Amino acid sequence: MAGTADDATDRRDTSSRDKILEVAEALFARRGFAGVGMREVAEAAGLGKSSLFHHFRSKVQLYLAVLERVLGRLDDRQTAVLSQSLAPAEKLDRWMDVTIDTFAEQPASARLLLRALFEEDEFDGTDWPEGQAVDRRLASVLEGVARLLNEGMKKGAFRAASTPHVLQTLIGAALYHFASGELGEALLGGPMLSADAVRARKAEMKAFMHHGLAPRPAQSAGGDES
Amino acid sequence: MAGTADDATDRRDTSSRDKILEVAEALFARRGFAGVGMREVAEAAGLGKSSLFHHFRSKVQLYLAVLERVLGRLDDRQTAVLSQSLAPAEKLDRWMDVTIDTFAEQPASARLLLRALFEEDEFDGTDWPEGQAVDRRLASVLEGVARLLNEGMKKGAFRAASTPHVLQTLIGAALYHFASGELGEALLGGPMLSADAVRARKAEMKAFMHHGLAPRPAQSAGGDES
DNA sequence: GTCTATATCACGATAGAC
DNA sequence: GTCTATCGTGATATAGAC
Repeated sequence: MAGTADDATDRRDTSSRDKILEVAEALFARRGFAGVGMREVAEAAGLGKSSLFHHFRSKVQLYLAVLERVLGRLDDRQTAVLSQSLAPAEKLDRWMDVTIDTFAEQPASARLLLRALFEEDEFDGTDWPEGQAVDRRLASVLEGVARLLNEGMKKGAFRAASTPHVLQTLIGAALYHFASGELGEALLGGPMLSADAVRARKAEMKAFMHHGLAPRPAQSAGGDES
Repeated sequence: MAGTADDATDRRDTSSRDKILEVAEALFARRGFAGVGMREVAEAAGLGKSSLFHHFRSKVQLYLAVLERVLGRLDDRQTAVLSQSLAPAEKLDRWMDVTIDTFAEQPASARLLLRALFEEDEFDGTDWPEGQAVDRRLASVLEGVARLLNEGMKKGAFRAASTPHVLQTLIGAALYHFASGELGEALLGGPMLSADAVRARKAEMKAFMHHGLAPRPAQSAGGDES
């Protein structure tokens, strides 16, 4: 696996809080905020329901803590790559490497993030104080890669494209793939998290991005039926 | 808007069933299966809760009916395009036109479909008989565009790529964009469903696909940090 | 077909013993 | 920090009058 080593080693003396976050991450990823009950989380973590409420005062607080942990892991690794001094195209490749590795190593994170991005939670705002940490992490992730794209376009390493649209495509291509689970594996005809499958996805996304962002005048597409 | 005219015209003599499906589609899209209550659907449709259960025997049945309607609308329009005799590249452009138009004209459909694809419902199988219609529609959508991609590669119109991976990228780029709602509009800095914004998304996706599928040998990407 | 009532159950959250 | 017991609410779903 990649650089960071603070992961799931020695799980034995893990605190209850970490265990809760671990199982809650998997459950929220699979069935969403409304689809998971605190009783279910408690049982999966090996506790009673009241003990769970001792660690997290409310379901929203637990959900936001899970989200912040997932976003934090991703943000830290991406920020490390983005702070290196590399040519934009090379840096974008590294960004895709580390992003895809994170999704592949933590299978729940892609689904959880995809939900968080399109599900318009009512608690990612100013209402819940814990939501601010989530908002900061999300902004850091998005602004980091947006800055890279803009820099690359200014330097002529990428064609002049719409940064938001490229971002949307990048998010969709990376996040959806690893969130697609069963259906994705049915399409691929095999596992999606094996070393080979992860390598294949990286190659595929890099090929698309290399060609799609190549610094040549974009060919004006055909007609428009609407 | 586009060709089909069976849309929301003369809503006055719409039956209760259609009204229910309409409001349920919007609600399920926004908050998912578990996040929506039958009482809420009934009230939004202007009925009592029991009247709703008269039209749909269970919540699962209602959800599957909504899904089938959304998938059916998409499948019908895509199939019409795919059955035309056009060159693969041109046909893929038309496929993207009609797909994006459908998502843009029915704003709930993208979110609903995205959920259906990655949420691994337990009722999309053999358990519920209504789920088979949903499965058929989904298979038709996926197989249709997969056939087009394979045909294009065989004819040399597209580079030899992994059809499943291209499919995943295509789904992610089209579906996520129109499902991204608030966040997407925040990134774009404006509305995402306006005629201009829809045109811009079509152009962006076509540019990426034209370049990403261009029939030249794919350049072998750089290193791999994992 | 639509309604009022009701049955049954699980939910989030709290109280308080240990 | 974990437990049992409980509160109040809202969930899906049904019964039966009109």
